[in-house]
Amino acid sequence: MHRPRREMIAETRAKLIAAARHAFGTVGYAEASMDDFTASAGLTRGALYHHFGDKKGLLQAVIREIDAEMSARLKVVSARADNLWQGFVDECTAYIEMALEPEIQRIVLRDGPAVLGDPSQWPSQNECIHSMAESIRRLSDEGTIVAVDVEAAARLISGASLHAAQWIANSDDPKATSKKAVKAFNVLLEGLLKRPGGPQDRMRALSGMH
Amino acid sequence: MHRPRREMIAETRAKLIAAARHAFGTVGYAEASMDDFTASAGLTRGALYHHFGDKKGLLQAVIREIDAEMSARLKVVSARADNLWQGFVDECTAYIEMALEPEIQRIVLRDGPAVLGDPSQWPSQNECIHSMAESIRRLSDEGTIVAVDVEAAARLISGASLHAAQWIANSDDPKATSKKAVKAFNVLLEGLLKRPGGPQDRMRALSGMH
DNA sequence: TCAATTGGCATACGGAGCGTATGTTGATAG
DNA sequence: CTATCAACATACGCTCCGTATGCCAATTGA
Repeated sequence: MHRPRREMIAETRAKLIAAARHAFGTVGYAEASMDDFTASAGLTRGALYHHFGDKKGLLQAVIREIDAEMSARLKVVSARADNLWQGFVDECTAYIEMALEPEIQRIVLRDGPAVLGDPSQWPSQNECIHSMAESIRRLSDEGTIVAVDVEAAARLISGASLHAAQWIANSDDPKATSKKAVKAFNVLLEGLLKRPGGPQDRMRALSGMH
Repeated sequence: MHRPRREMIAETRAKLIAAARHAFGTVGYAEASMDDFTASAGLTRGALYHHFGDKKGLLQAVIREIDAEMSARLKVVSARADNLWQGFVDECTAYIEMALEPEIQRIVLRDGPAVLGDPSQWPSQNECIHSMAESIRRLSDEGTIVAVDVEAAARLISGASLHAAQWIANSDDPKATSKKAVKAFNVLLEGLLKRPGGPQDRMRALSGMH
């Protein structure tokens, strides 16, 4: 026994993050008692404050971990597709499906923003957005889609995806709701595709917005 | 003096809602002390518990009030446009602009979902969505846009709008960010418009999503 | 090898906030 | 006119959080 010090410390941090992640994901951030979930990890609040400063710091660490997993999953999905557009579509699909998971929905999509502020300011969340933005950039370079600010497009699409996912997850008939959402999402995404017949100098949809 | 009883009661409720709305909108729900903001209204927590049950109940009432205002504003905006499409565009614009207001952003978009759960389940929020869905339905009847589930489209668009608004509000250069967001939003909305040349039997964007 | 020191974590204490139980007052009904 | 009940205020106990303090083990330097 008597493993190296560094390992014990890392294990303590990992246990705290795991316990907090479980508590936050089930009962929610506000209802999660620090005394309770530190005890469930065989520790006390002393360890928590030492490593993470406070409850919000621990939430940050939890979200960082989840977001890293999400980002990795997105990268895998988009990389294994045959072509860029299909990879992008798969990425969107994966994004929606991840947002359906209760743990992600509660911690990242609901409690996170309330406690840590707007997600667009998180370094972690930006990683996910960046992954989608990169896909869009490649599509743009390839000439498949129209010229558009990649970050803006990525944020709009992720916003639509996340709301769609929450709607689906909480609907009475998730299966049917999913079908409707995907179909409508489909229609919107078509706006990105270049028109086959020529330049799109048609009526600009939101020309009225200053 | 000695105004009717009902009026006094209604005034008490209104004062509590107003005080809570201010507190929630500035320091946030979690940091708002019930003792503090009830006192600022010249009352105590006794009145709060009597009228609203608990802190969450009061938040519900606050959100209901804000949402009613939002819904009314949307109705006005869409009604005064020359045509349906322009009215819809104006409605989207108004939606984004409302989401830029700090009070709405904090109470309705961040704290609300964390405390009360997914907004798609709120009777109030559904009012706003319903307003947008109604506009889309009329556009669909009119033949301006493609056939699409109106609620799904409304939710996707509102999701994109809200995220865009949060991104804009928290960006370093809101003016520039707004331009980029609106332009991308524009592109996506074009997916809704019927193609002038014929039926849209082209590649379906998300055919890969089950 | 043996202090000395430092970091990792637990314990103890004080304060704040929330929910409930109870009290008080004033208006309305009969 | 009185009895009742609604509309609030007060009081109490509990839980939870943050900080200050204490202890122990592991590392460091000679």
